[in-house]
Amino acid sequence: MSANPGEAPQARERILDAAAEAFMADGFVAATIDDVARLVGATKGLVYYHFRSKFDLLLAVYEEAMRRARNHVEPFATGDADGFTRLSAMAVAHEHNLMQHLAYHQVVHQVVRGEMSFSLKARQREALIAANQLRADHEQLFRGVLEEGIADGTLRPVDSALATRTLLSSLNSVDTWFRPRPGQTVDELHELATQIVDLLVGGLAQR
Amino acid sequence: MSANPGEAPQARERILDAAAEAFMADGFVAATIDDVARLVGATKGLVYYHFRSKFDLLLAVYEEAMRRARNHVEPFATGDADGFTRLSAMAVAHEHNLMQHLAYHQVVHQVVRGEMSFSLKARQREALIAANQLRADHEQLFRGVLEEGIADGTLRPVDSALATRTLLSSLNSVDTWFRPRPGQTVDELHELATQIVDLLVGGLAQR
DNA sequence: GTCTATATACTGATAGAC
DNA sequence: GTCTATCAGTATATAGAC
Repeated sequence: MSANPGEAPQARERILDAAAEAFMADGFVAATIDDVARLVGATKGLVYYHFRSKFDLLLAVYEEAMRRARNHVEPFATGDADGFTRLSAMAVAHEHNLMQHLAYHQVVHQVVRGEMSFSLKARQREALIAANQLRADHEQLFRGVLEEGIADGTLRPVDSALATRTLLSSLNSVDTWFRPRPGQTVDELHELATQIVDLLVGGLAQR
Repeated sequence: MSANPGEAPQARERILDAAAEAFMADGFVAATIDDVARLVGATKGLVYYHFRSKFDLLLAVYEEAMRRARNHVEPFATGDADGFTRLSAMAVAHEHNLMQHLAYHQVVHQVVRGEMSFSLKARQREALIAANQLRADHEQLFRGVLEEGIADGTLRPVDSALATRTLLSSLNSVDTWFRPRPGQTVDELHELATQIVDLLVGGLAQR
């Protein structure tokens, strides 16, 4: 997707990463454009050259986060495996991606929780609605597989709307307590994601 | 606990409720003291007469929320029932309480996620640490029963620390999507809480 | 107890130099 | 493209009237 593979990240990407970090650390409202610029190693002028407003910056982070989430999860949604197996694989992929891009997903979480509801201009409101559609599509992907699992008998006959929302919000809630440790390998993250998905899909109760 | 049962709520309580609502609606940082005062039907002066600062107001909401959570859940932690049964009852009580005092718990969530990390005075930092201890105690209450359930064989032999954190953050994450409907009865809330706990404790997988 | 100023400080956004 | 002012708006907190 990047136009310059292997080269140093361009200004826009570096600003995006800095914004995600700043918004995670202090929250979108409290974080300042000066904070973002300082993390980039530049000044406000650069940020406002690449993004029209603080809100545009938030949306760009949000969209990048959802694009990554979709790309990680989608490949596991289809195939010959049963519903339980595919749903579990999707959940692990979702969780693993969340852990690897924690700052981006913390920002998504803030947008979803609506903790930045100041007055929006028409253009911004439209963009927000479009971005929220990405999240709705993501949820629909999970719900479809969950219902296939109920149909093929590998999942319990639960309320699929409630179960999907509970599963996804539970998976996302790890951003409350998970913080990457220095030197933590990709395999270790995958193992942790697998344990969490096992708890959420397989439950706590003895069978 | 109130010094005037049956009487009209005193100023302090009304300010606390208003603050919880304002902080939920706009987030702690974006919400203004003027917003809180407007919800009370008064002006800033009243708020600052009862609370030294905006942060003190936040802490008071947080402490009240945790006090209620403990009072709701604690009675179900002990007794003759097996670990699975007691843990489920605690989880339902926790969830039910959260739904009934959604604004207060959204504020707790904001504090836990640390989205208000501006410079704190020594007195405020101490108070925050003390308040966080209330949350740690609450988690410990769950973890103890969860381990008893593993010991008596009614729960799977999972990592109790991870399972407790996953369970509680999952229970708390309903504040992302749950909004009370007008006219929704206490029984309906209890039924919804029971369904969610069944999904989280009993899992999705067919047995 | 409650309200009306007001001081003080900070931040998003813009204009213009280089 | 990037930086240096700088403006305009807003919010916390206080002082003092009633």
